[in-house]
Amino acid sequence: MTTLRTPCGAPRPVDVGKTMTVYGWVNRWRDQGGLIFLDLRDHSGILQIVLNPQTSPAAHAAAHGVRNEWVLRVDGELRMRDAEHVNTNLETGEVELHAGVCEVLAVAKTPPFAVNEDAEVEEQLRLRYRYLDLRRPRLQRNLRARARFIAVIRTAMVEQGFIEVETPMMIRATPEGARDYLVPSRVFPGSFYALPQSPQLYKQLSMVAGVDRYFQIARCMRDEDQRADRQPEFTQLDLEMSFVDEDDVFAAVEHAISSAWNACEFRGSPVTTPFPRIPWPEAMERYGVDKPDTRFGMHLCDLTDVARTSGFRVFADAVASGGVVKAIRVEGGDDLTWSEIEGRLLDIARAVKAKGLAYLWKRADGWQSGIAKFFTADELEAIGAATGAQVGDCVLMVADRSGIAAAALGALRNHLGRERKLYGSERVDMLWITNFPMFERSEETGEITPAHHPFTMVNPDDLDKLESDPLSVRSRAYDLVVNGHEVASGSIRITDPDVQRRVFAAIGIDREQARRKFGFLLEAFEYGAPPHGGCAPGIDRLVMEGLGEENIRDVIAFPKNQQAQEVMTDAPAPVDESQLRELGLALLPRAREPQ
RNA sequence: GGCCCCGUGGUGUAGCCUGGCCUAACACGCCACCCUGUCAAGGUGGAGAUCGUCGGUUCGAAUCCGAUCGGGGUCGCCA
Repeated sequence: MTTLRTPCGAPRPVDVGKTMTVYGWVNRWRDQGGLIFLDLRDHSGILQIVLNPQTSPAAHAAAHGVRNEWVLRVDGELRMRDAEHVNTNLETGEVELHAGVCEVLAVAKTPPFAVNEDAEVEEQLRLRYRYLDLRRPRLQRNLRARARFIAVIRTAMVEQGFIEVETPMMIRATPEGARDYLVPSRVFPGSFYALPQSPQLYKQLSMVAGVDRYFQIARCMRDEDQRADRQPEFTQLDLEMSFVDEDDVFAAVEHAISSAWNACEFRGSPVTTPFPRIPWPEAMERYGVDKPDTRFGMHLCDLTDVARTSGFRVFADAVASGGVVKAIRVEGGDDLTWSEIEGRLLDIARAVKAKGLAYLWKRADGWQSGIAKFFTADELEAIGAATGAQVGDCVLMVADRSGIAAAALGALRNHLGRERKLYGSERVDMLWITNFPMFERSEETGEITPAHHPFTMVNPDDLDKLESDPLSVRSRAYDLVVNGHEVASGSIRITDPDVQRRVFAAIGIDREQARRKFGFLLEAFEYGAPPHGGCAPGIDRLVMEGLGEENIRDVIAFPKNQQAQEVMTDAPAPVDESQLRELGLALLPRAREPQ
């Protein structure tokens, strides 16, 4: 069958006169009573088939009654179209296949939505009939782009001396991090495997094993709530390297990603290396977030000094209680209305716990807004100078704890940048964020937790502060950011068992707990561990960014919905009582109730 | 768990704010017939939605109110 097959998108004028066989789906049909025209589609493109009742009555008869999405085999002779009948919208538009034989291989019901175009359809329906959605042009493109992206990455990794190592999918549950998906053991009732949140520990152990350069296109599973860029299972280019520092990891990742990005002609390509690096403190200072979108300016400014002594109580009090006042200047923000600011923009600020949002318009006749009267002329002057505001601009200000003020303005900045179209859709900014802090304090519990993970190497200059002032300790962790989205994170790892124990101690894991949870790793490090580090770029997010897709589900063949259900097969689903019994499991009464 | 948005023939929308003219409109699709150069084919005719569900207000509800279900976005969460 395949040896004689010609892809629908292949025929060209040079093939005219050839006899060929094409297979595909009916994209459109035009039955003129006499002549019938069929547009036949496969993965490669679309070819017009002509059925003539005079010259091929049997084929014509077979094609009569054919409908969209029917599957056909057509034998025929390729002919040139007359000049006036050329269709410039088709790659094959200069030729057409005159059918000698037309065989219906499969009929199709009228699909629940149009397969031959990319019209918007409710996502629930698309997911339920995913095989039809995938047949449509956009997801076909995405599927193929993703495959190519991965193929080029794999080649680039191998060329750089990495070897692909497969790590287990059923592993020991780790207490830290995201919620695990669990797999019950039949042999050991009451014991469970976990699906990997990442192959982190195995790839580090592979370094101890002398692999030197490990990589894997690895599936990772995390049982957390979904987002537009998060799926319960996702794919990472997981990599780890021995005897390296940050520069080596960056170079390897940059080569792999830029090669694949450019080969796929993703937006903004060709991207060039090296990617810029921004230290974490600078990102927070200038952008308010640890994943800055650098495609536009609107940097955060600090007004704390002006606010401290101002007559505006909200500001002065905030500073007096240890807070800060930060601002962004919205160029041409004169068109922002009071109700927009108090509505949508305030909602954005409040979403990250900011208490309020202050604003001043700079107009030709001076500063305007309800709060302008609380400031002296000098103070307004100072605000203008600090923000660089010009006539026609608007200044948005948040007074709060440092982290909240930065987060609120960072969120507003992202929102305004997108809404006011401050960058072109083809622009791509890839950059590294470096110098992350080693720890952060949990908002809820007040406990100190690792900012990245507990195997991240401490910046050697800060080693002596590990016990005395852990929150000031910097790590050797880094993130890769594309257009304001985190697409990778990694670090140089701890390989000194003593440092590892001190880090565990800082986050409240004592020797005994460490031995119990990560004893195998600590033990491994006692047998000659090479210094190593790595990174794990998210394939789904990179492809998403490259294609300009706004949802991760559109770059995954069979994704899950926000409730982590796969609606086509209806997973998850209850299992037989006998299966549970075999695993030594019983459901709590609450779980038995109909959902 | 919080907040926001959406739910009207097969698909996508309009109508909803300001209840009655809605016996629910439009486009695409679907069905039948006509048509020998169409390609977003064209022409003629036709079928198809009690407006997510339940309850309330009203003489009267797609429209107002409440609850609930489903979907999406987001905060929390994601070492």
